[in-house]
Amino acid sequence: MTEQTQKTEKQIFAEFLARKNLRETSQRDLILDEFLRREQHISAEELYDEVKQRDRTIGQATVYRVLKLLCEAGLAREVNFGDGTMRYEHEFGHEHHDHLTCTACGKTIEVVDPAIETLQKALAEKYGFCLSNHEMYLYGTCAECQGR
Amino acid sequence: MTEQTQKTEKQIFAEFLARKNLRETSQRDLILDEFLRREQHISAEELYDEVKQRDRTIGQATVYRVLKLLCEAGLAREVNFGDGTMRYEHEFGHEHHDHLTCTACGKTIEVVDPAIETLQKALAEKYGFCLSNHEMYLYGTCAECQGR
DNA sequence: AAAGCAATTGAAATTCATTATCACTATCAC
DNA sequence: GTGATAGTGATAATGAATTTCAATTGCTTT
Repeated sequence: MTEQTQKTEKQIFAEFLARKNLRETSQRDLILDEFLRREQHISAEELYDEVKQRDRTIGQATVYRVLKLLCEAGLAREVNFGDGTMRYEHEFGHEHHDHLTCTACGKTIEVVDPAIETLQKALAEKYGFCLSNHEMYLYGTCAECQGR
Repeated sequence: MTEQTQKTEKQIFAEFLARKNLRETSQRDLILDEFLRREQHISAEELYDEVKQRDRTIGQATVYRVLKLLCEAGLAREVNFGDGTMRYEHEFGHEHHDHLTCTACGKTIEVVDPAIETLQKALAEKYGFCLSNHEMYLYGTCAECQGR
């Protein structure tokens, strides 16, 4: 199943590159592959460290460049937790979701509430806006950390 | 009324400084005063430019420092629109609110929906979290920009 | 008033994430 | 092959924010 998903994501990337008249290079393949292995939100720097272990010669500028391509291709999504570092998560095969973060331990879980989504759209329309997307970050204390 | 509000905010700041054994300086007063004049979200850099017109000798580090103090004092709030620059808005006398931004013209309006707030709290509790705060950014196209 | 002392400041240096530059290399169409 | 073009890594550059530090300011105690 993971194999299947990866294959599909790689196909999407290949098609994206072809459509844009860009080339499929070993670096791009490697970075995508490593990105797909991580299920967590990852920063460009962290991904660079991982990728470097497989190819010592890769440059971090390339990692930044490929992450931008992955976002364009609809495979990655930027997530901003406000700590000054942009993080990236899988977009393909993942429903839209928001984030619930524990301010004590840093644990983050993905959440969705269709009712909230509906209300957001209605709220925007109330002001004449046509809502295209949104970000919602919930911060609190998780069950474990409340115990302490 | 503005006078009244300003006086109160200045009092709050003075009390905050006293409580922390910090000093009320001309620079701090000036920066707070200039911050209060702006009703819009403002970046440290923009505020620095404004303040500089009234006191050429002020340093930008001081502006950053005072903005941080204002946040601690509950007078300012950080807002992150994800463009790499932190902005600040008035906190005191302003209800909690979220932001609805037009991606075409950049216009931002403040919105609140009590129903959404309630659902957010319920959503967090569903996962065992005790919600302390949240950020919600809605992006879309405003009425005027839809016309074009 | 003088002295002591901690808080404050501005300028400059520094950090950190990200982007741009540039010389060189790899790849594609012909 | 031969050019044109895309891609690369190293490095420099950027921009926001923070830290450093010597000098100054403002209180407190004499």
